[in-house]
Amino acid sequence: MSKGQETRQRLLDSAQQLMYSRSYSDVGVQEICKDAKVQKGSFYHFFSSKSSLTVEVLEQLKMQMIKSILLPAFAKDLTPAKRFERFIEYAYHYQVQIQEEYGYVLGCPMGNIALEMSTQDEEIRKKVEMLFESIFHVFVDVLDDAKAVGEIDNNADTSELAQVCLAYGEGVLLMAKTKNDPEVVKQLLPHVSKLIGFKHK
Amino acid sequence: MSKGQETRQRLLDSAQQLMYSRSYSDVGVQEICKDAKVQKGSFYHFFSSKSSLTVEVLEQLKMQMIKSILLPAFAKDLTPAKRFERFIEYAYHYQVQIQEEYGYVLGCPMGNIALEMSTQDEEIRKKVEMLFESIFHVFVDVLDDAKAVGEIDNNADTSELAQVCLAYGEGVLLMAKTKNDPEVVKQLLPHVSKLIGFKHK
DNA sequence: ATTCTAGTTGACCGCTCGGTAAAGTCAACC
DNA sequence: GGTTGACTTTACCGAGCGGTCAACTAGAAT
Repeated sequence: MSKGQETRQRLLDSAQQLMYSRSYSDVGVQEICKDAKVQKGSFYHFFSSKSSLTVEVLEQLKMQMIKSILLPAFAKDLTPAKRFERFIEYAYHYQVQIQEEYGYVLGCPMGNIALEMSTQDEEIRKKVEMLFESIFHVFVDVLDDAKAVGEIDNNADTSELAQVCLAYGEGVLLMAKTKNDPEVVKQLLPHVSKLIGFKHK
Repeated sequence: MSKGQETRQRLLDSAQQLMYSRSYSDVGVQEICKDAKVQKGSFYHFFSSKSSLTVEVLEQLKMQMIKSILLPAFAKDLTPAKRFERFIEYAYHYQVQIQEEYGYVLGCPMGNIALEMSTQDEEIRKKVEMLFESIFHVFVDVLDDAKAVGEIDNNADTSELAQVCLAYGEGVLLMAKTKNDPEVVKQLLPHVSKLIGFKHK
């Protein structure tokens, strides 16, 4: 990676970390630059605005999330139902680890930005909508698998169920953040199986 | 209401409306004052800080929400299951009306502030947690009714189910706001009956 | 009539915000 | 060895931030 690309990456990483642990508005360009050890002028050499930096942060966030949680959790070495159980464990442990590191449960980095910025920055809203779309597809895949092996009703609308799962997951993370308690994830997320309608044998 | 209390109320109303339609950080004390036609000095005569004003806004929000949506929707003139259906309709129409008025689906005013402020202002986080607690009790009541009339399993943990309902509702509103589409509410919220486990006769 | 006080006014504080501009540095390529 | 262009540095902009302050007004209580 060239020197410029390294600088750029440091800005993305600092922004991601700071915005996740606080909020978009509470973190300024100045602070991002200080954290990344980059001068403000350089910031605007790489990014046209705070908003466009954020769009790239969101893209990076999605890739990390898919690579480090979604794909491992939903790997096809287990039955779909078991994959969901694994996903719940991953989500729980991630929030536990975050709380240990920051002192706060931080919830979903995409959901956080979505609620804060959807009405204020159309580009950011669109981007988050697309991220959810990507995650949605991952869910559809597993649910289609579940249908194929007969774990769920053959007439189930997997596309709608995927949306339902996503919404429920976001809701649980919102509650966990509000209560600052990762146990909420462990306690509530398993109810997702009722939404999906797994046939318990 | 005395003159002072009227001024105070105007500040609360302006703050509530502006913060709901944008965000906590994006709305300044100055703008709230301008909207309420109050000088800044008066603001700090009534409220010790922007943060404490917000705590009072949240309290007001809770009362309005309970009085204008929760109590009417869950009134005991219908069976618990039907009450939930009515609640879904109310939630949907509220978001439709908001979108017509502001051009954006704004989601849940409490959830919005929860995600933005939970890690930044402990008093606000605590307050939101208490608001959710109040709403939680409303849900527990209906669910207990449902249990009493045999609409749900007699061994159901109504306390846990209430939390689940709340989380799901918040999640659905988050998705609706992100997609800026109130139809999300109409489409996804009915799935809550699967979480509750209504016995369809 | 005077005192008290709740409420109002508007100027002011230090600070940070997102963003700009211009000069300077350095390595690669001709 | 000179030129180019990517990258960096630093000073700067107007505006707005949350919050303070002292002077003022008006109405009620004494």
